[in-house]
Amino acid sequence: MIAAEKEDLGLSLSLASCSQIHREHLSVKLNNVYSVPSPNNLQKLPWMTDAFSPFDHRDSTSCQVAAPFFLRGIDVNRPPKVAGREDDDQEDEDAGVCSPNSTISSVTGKRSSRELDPAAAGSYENEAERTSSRGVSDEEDGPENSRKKLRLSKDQSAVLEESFREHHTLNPKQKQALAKQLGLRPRQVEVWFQNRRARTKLKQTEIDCEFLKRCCENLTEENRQLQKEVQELRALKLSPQLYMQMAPPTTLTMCPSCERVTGPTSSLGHHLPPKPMNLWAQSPAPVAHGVAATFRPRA
DNA sequence: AAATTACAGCCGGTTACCTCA
DNA sequence: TATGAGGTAACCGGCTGTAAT
Repeated sequence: MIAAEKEDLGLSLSLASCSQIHREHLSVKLNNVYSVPSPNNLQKLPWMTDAFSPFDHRDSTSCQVAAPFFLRGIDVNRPPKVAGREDDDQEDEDAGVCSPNSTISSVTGKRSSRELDPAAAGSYENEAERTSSRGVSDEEDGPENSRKKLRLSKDQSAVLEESFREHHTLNPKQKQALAKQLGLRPRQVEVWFQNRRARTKLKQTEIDCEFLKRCCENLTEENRQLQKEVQELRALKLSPQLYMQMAPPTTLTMCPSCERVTGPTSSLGHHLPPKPMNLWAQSPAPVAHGVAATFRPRA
């Protein structure tokens, strides 16, 4: 789905001026292989257990996947019982072991208008769920109907996480099946997936920021080195004797990653400009697919 | 074929509740 | 015990894609 693709791309910017190493990182990332430059310093949150794999988007879009283990015994292709809605409602209520909440959809707003249409939503939601604590006074509502916070059980979270690993989005049938299995309302499953995607994206943003920060630091260091080289070259130019003793013009190569005319490779993974003293003594590095440039000092 | 409308799903931002140090 | 911070379920409004008209 488009959303998932957007998420994949995220902040994976095209760092044209970055070194080859950086590009490889980005390339790896874009291939959805989770190879984070430095995730170690990132806080590990509960939901990040083993299930956290931001790049592990195994077809979050198609939903045409085999039913995962947790859906075994549940035919996700079977349409939900509509005739037995009342029963299902009761069933859901009863099954909601850790759902004392009966948190309810809002009466107002688009969401509610959607869910009020059982045909459209194919929803199990019962009448109580259509009553919102929002916009309803406490007098007529009572404190027990205020927005209660459901805490999902470990098992429920585990199943949801497993499902999320399989696909980051659910089709309606999968949502229904999962909800029924967990004793939750489809809306709750939907909300959980939305929040889960948001958390994943947030975490990915943090990782990307960290990566870009390091990239920036590397570039700063490289820039510093280059400035130093420029100064050295300028100083050399000011001493004519040394300048005239230099070897004849040679061919320099273009660094394929930074697209600069360069000499030997630096420790940073880049090609540093050749040292002044051996500028013409070194034979040029073979040109792979870069652009060769002839550099002839002015007399 | 193009424009309009309704609907469903998702996202970003926010709120409200819960847990824990 | 009180409290503040962090985590997260739930909500809202907006946007987008799709199907029907």
